[in-house]
Amino acid sequence: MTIAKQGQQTTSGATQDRYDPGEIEPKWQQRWAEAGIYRVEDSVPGKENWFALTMFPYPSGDVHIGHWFAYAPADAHARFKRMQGFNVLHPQGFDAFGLPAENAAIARNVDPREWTLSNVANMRRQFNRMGNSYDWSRNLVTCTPEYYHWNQYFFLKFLEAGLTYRASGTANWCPTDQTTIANEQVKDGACERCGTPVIRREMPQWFFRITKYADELLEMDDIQWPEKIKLMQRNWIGRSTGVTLGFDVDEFAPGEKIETFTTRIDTVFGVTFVVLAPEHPLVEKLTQPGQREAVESYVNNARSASEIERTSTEREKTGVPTGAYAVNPLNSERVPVLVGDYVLATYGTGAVMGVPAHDERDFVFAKKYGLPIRVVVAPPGWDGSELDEAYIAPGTQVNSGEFDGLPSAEGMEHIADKIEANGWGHRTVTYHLRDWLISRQRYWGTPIPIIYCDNCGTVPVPEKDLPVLLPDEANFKPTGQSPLTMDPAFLNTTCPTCGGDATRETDTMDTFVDSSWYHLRFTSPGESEQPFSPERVKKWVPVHQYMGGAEHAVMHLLYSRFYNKALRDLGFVKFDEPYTRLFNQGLLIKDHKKISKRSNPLNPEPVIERYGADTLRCYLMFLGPWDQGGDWSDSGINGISRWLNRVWDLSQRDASHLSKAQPDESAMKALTRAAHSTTGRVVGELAEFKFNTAIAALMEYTNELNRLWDNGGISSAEWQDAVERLMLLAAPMAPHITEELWERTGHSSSIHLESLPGWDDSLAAAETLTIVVQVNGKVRDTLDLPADVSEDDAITAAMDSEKVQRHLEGGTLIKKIYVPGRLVNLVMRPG
RNA sequence: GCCGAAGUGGCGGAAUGGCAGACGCGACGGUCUCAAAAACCGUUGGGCAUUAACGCCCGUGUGGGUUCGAAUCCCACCUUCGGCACCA
Repeated sequence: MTIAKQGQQTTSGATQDRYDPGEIEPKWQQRWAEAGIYRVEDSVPGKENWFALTMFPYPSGDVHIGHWFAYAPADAHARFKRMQGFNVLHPQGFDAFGLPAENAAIARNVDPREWTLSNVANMRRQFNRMGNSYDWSRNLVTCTPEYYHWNQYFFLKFLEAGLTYRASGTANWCPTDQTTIANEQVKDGACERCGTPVIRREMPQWFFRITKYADELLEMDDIQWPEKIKLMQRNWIGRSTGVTLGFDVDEFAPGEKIETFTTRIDTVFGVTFVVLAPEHPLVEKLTQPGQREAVESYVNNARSASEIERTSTEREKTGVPTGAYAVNPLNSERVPVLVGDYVLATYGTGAVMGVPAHDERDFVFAKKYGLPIRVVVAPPGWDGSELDEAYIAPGTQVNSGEFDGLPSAEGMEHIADKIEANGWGHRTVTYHLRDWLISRQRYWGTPIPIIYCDNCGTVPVPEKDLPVLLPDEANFKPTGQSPLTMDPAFLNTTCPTCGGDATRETDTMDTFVDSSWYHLRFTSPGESEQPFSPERVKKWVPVHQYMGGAEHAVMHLLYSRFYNKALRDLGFVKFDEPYTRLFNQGLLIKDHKKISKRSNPLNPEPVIERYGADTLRCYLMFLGPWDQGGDWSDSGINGISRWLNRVWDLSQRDASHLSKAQPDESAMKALTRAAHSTTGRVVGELAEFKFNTAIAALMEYTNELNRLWDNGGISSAEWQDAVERLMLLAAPMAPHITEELWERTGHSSSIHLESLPGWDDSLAAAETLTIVVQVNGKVRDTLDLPADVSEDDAITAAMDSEKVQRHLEGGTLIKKIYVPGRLVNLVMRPG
């Protein structure tokens, strides 16, 4: 359906052309682009800078409704800040490296670069159709050498500083994507991208030493982020304090110790066994000849199990004895050493002291293998009987030698002191966070700038040779090896140190490397001698307002904070955090269900076709609070469409006759009140991202203006002011229609370069207040009283009310409560 | 299992200690029309009661509590969603 083009009768009797977004929206998009009204200077006298950043998209092909939901409200907020008088930088770019391009290349035999760049061009067009106020002159696309050059540069700077390193170990391998992935990219034991269960694989990989900043990353007092995200990051970093304690195994492996980590050193006298992770380096040495076969088969089994199986809490706790024994230094007891796959090689020391009485897992394990269970922290009122389950809570030390009788919290400290005094171990802090694995065995990413030489070893590519270009052509059929290995022209090179034959590193970088610093690049587009200009960065960063989804809580948002701290320590930036404020929008659904191309589609194209971009923008903002997501219904959008049509009609009425009529004082006051109170409400709500209630306030205002027009008695000047406010306040949400109306009502410059109207609270205040009168908390009457009514007068008026008196009969009045401007509550005792 | 958020009309939601349901959708009735759509006007939480009017009772997941007064604060539980999860 197209919108009718015929003239429309308005209540004022004037005929005007109909609101036709299909005509005005492309017109203004073009005019804005030509005039460059959103191009931003680094500084404008008298204006404060405001960096409004949205998480940049992956160029997947088309701008879908999820993009609209993320970017249109973000743009409205940026526009709001601009109209508040800030010099606003609102850029957009493309996170253009990554697997989909490569997979499309494999599936459809297209070039990943062409595929990506054509998607970029297409999405840029579609973003313009949204009417966003992007400064495209600062656009960046991460798959270009101008950008990834600096990924390589930072990689080398980090390497010099010891923040980049290569290590061999068990990595998470996604069998579908044919690459290793970082811990943060494993969700429920499966690849975050494709959902395939990950397996473990031993291979040398490059890491960024994010764990160096674990403690600093826990400090988040100075950033205004949702508590939820801070909590997720805290949990992910997972700091826990405890004690590393060595168990002597001299008898079986001379000179070796089993280092165990525990947060419950108060239970150390209850150790009845020690368990090693299957991957633990001492397993081989400690395994006794009679046990060799059983242990080897157990370890091989554990290795081949998937990460999901390995880490399932449902999994039965199994283990095999190594035949060796370890000595607990606290009581010199000899306890068996077992291998069990419920112990993770990657956490703590990869070995645990088994205290079945006070750890659920150890308890189950001990029961299964008939190992002794000794209570050393007595539950309150414990009678010495056997436990039915592990006792985890604090208690009193028993069977703990000199520590008997102490509360376990104290025991913990005293035992730790003794261990440290005797050199048996030391207090330790461990983290769940592990270093960021950045190597990817894929083609479409930033080449890692490293050369391997038989003579000189691992040699960084000299800075002057950067960027190491990603070759145009590659055979990227996934083979489990990096595609670049198949490209001899890329692979074979000469050593920059000795000039001899050498080969290049063929892995590429995780794409989260690209997004860790892109906000800095937006300040310095086109910079070719350095990644960004420190002077320009200083003007814009830390980002004032970052907006995006919560799914990046422990990926991008954590990596980016790490990058900032690393860059600060290398002298590139002066601040501690990249993003001062963060707002997370929720998830858009439709008819209570997840939107899905197949089963529950919601394509923006027909919606724009039928209603226009402004209506779509406003509807998405009207659905509900942005941070709680929204539930789309096809019929609901009609309400917004009707409202914008009313705004269209209202704003263009010929008000010239108004001045001829006799103005009515109360009508004029009502008009002023509506104008000023709406301005205050809308400005307050937009500041807090409450677009839904801001639009509701504007709808109420529109309805009120219609009533006041019909009732008459208002002056032409007052009306013009009231209508101008409507246009200005709606402009951030509905940029096209307001721009068109602004021009039609005689303005020659863009509404988007105007300031928001001011307001006066005293003009916004009502002259009379509606006071609720309650008897025993139940509403019995409402009274219209002067705004400055005294407490005594309000109570007297309340008591005089006939409706109230009816409820006062037959009881004793014991209390009178007055809440100024709100209510009177008369408290009665019956009888 | 642990941590977090949320439960309000037929629907999206508003109200964060003071008139529950703003604003909008939908529905119903009306105006206009040959008719329909659009547009506009009116009604719309449930129940009781009435010719009509004045009214009354119930109601924000469940149960308790604090308070003159609770959707809002506290305790317990239920449900849904999100995150983490053999973390020693």
